[in-house]
Amino acid sequence: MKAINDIKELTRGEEEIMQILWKIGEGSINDIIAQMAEPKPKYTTVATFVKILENKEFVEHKPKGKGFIYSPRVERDAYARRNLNSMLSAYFGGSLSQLVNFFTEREQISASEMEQILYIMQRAKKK
Amino acid sequence: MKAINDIKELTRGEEEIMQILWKIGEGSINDIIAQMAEPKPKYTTVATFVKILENKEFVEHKPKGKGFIYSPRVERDAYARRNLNSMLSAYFGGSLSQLVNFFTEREQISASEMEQILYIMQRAKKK
DNA sequence: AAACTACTACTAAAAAATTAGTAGAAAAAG
DNA sequence: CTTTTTCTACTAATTTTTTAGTAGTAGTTT
Repeated sequence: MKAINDIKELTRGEEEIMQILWKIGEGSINDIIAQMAEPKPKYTTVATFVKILENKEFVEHKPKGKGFIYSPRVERDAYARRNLNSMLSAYFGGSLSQLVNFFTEREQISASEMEQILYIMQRAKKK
Repeated sequence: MKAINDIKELTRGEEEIMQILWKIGEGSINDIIAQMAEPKPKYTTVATFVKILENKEFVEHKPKGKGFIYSPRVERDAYARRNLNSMLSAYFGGSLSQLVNFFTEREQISASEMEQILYIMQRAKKK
């Protein structure tokens, strides 16, 4: 198993591919391209990114028909946590309450969203 | 005033400089270098980044003694919000409660932090 | 004031990230 | 069974990002 600190950083282009794989679960190069906005990149461009992601151990492949089918090896959550933790420390001194405060002060939060969060917090508190 | 959507993206190197300026408020090129870890980059390297940041309208300068003193033109919060919003939509379908849930499930949250968040939420709810 | 130092502007080189071409193999079509 | 299409591996070109050199200027030191 991969420790969270072993998870490498991704460039913007690499991350775009990963987001698609996380979304669709698995797919061929063409499946990935199908998810991308116009103007679509060339097949080989996407294939190169996928190869890089395999080297970084974010993606693996298995044979399917003539070619391969690719899938994530790193969970989206693990990568999200890595990024959130670095944002949390860069912008909020590592404090989740400051982050929440930031949102409640600056963004509109719906009443139901608010209830949700309160519910989650209360449930977590009981543990 | 700068609309939030006008805020450009920063590269990793540019952001490193901005984080320092946000931290120290304002400073000379040497003040910035003083904040950086070993191995320190060359003076001209940092000066180049600051120049790029001025072009991107993230930084401004005023004369001070022989040279200049640089300071942020974009608030850290504005940039943080921009990034958080994109993470929120990429990883949590835009839902703050899902983000909070993510943290309460996966990370250790201290009791006092928890109280803090509850307090913030309750206060926000009253509005 | 001549030599030295500290700073910025401009330029350029190096490295990293992105995009894509070509060759070859294997499957599909005719 | 030849032609066409589809796919991957390998290579290469382009663009962006990062790093830094050089020249010029203005202050500092002796």
